[in-house]
Amino acid sequence: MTASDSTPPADFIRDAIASDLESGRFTAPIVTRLPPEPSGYVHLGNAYAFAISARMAAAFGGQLHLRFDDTNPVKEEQEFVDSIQADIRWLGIDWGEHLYYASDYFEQLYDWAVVLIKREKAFVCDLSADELRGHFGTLTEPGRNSPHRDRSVSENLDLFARMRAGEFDDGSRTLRAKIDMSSGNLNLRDPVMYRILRAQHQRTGDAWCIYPSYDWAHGQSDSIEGITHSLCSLEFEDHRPLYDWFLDELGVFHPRQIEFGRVSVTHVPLGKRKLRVLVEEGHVGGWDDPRMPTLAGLRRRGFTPESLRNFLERVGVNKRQGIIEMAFLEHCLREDLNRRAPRAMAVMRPLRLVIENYPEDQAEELDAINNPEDASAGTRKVPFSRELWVERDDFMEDPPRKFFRLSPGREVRLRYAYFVTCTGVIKDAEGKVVELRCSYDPETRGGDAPDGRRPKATLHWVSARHALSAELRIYEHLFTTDDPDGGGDFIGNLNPGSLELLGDCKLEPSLSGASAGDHFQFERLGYFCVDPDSSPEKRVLNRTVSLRDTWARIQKRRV
RNA sequence: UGGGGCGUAGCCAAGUGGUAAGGCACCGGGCUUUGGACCCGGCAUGCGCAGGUUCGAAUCCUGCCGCCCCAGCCA
Repeated sequence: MTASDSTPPADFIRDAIASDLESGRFTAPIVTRLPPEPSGYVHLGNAYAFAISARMAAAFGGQLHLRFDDTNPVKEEQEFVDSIQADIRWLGIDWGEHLYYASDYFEQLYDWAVVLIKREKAFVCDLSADELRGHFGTLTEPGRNSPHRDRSVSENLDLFARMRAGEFDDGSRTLRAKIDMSSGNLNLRDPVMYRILRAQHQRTGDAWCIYPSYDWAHGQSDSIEGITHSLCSLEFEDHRPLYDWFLDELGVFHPRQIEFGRVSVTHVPLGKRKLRVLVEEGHVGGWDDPRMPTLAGLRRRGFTPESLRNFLERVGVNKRQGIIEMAFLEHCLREDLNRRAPRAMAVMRPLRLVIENYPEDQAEELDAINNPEDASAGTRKVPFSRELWVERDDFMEDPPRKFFRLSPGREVRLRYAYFVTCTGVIKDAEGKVVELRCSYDPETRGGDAPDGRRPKATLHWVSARHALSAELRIYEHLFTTDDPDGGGDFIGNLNPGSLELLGDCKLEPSLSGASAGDHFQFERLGYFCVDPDSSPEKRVLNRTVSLRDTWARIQKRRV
C-alpha cells in the first residue's frame, strides 16, 4: 500500500468526532489544536500528536489552531517558539491565522480565578512546596486539608490580589482549587492554580509574577478558542476530571478531550529531557543534528515531509503505547525517495582502477538514466576515461562464494559504461591493495555485450579526472538499544559509531550545481542530501538512509 | 491495599457474536545494466491466562496475570 492509494482506517477518535457531530453535541466546523510548550524542538512524538489533530480537522473540514502553552517562563524560550513554527510548517501542517498563546489569556484566567474564589472554590494557601507535599498524602493514603483552606472570601481576594501585586516571595503562596484532598485521583487534591514566580516571560516580560499552572490554563484556553475536540496523549486522561471541574464551575464552553496513546521509535529517545541532555552535553551537534529525532534533525538528514506524514499516518491511532521499529520509518522514507530522488554515482571509499587498454588521453560521455522510476526525469551525460574510482568494497582478492563483484580475473559491468576484467592488483608495502589494473571490452559500450554475456555484478564508478571531491557523513542509530527512553544507562547506550565522516569521497561532475537540501540516490549506496555546511569548495552530503542491501544481509548471516 | 489506561505474530495494526485484514521485518522464488526498485509466495488451528454464556466468542460475563501513567508551585 502506498501513500496515495491508502485511505486511513477510521480510528476511535474519528468515530467519536463523527458521532458528536451526529448527536449535535458539537456543530461543524470542529476545531482542534496543537498545544506545544516552547521548551524544546519538535520531535517525532510531538509530530505524531500534531498530525492527529491536523488530520482530524482536515477530515471534517474543521479548523486547526496552534497555541503555545507558555505558562512556565523558566523553561520557555523564543528560539523554541520560532523553531516549532518553522518545523510544523515544514511538515506541511497549516494553522492559517490561528496562532495563539496561553499567555494571551492570562488576564482572563486571572479574572476566572477571582470568580472561583468568590464562589469559595479556590483559596490562597501559605504552605511551602515541602509542606504541601507533606499534606498531599500518597497513592494509597488520602491527603490532609491545608490549614488555610477555610479562609474567608475577602481574605482570599485580598491575598490573591497581593500575590499578583508582587508583595510575596516566590514560592511562598499558591492559589489552590478547593476540590477533594481524599480523592483517589491525585489531580483533584486541591491542585495548584497559581504559583509566584519572578521570571522574564518571552511574551509578557515582567508583567506578571504569578503564573497559572498548565492544568488551570489549558482547559480554559481551549474553551476560549472554541476548541471542540482537544486531542492529547494518555497521561492527561486523569487530568480530564479536573478540566471538567474547572469548566463546569465556571459554566463556560466545554470542549471534549480525547486521549490517545503516544508512540516512540526504536533506537532513539523522544523524552524532552533526554534530547536536551544530548544537545547540552554535546553528544550531538545540536537540535538539528542529523541523528536527532527532531524535525530539524530529520530535515537536515534528508527526510521529506511527505515521507514523515505518511509514516505518522500509517502508524495508526489508538490507546496503546507502541514502540515502532526504526525500520518502518526508513521504509516510508525509501518508498518516497525511490520515486523522486535523481540517481547519480558517487564513490565512498575510492580505489583507483586503471584500464590498461583504454587510451591515455581519451574521454567520452556516456548516457545515464536520471531516475528509472520516473521517465520524465530524463538522462544525463557521465564522463568516462582511463582512470576511474571504484568502491573499495567492490573488490576482493579472495572472494567468498556469493561475492559477485570484482576480483582477479573476473569481469563485471561498469554501469552505463563497459565491461572490465581485473587483470592485476597493485599493493603497497603493507600489502594493502592500492590500485586495480583492468582491461575493457570496447564492444560493450553502454553496458551490453553483443554476444549476450551478462556479468553478475554492475558497479558504480566515477572518472578520476572528472571527479568532484566531497565529504560524506554516514549515520547509524544514535543508540545501540531499542528503547533508550526506557530505564538503564542512557548516555552509556549511545552508539559510538553513529557518525562516520568519509572525507575523501568522489562524485560524478553533474553534482557540481547541487545545493543544500537537494536529494540524490547514489546508486548502490543510498540516499544522500546536501548538508547546509556544504560549499563549492567543500561539498558535504549526509547519507539519509542506505539502500536495502542484500549483500550486507548475506554477510551478516555468515557471521 | 488508591485512581486511570492498555494487552491480537519479532514490530505497528484492523477486527465491535459468524469462524483472525493490511503494513514493516524475516524466509523462499521471479525479474533486473543499482545485490536497489518491482512482482509472486510463505509467515497467529490463534487473539495475556483460566473458567463461563452461546449452535458459534478476539468480540459478551467472571476471576486472575502482565505492562504503562499519576504523589512538580513541569507540561
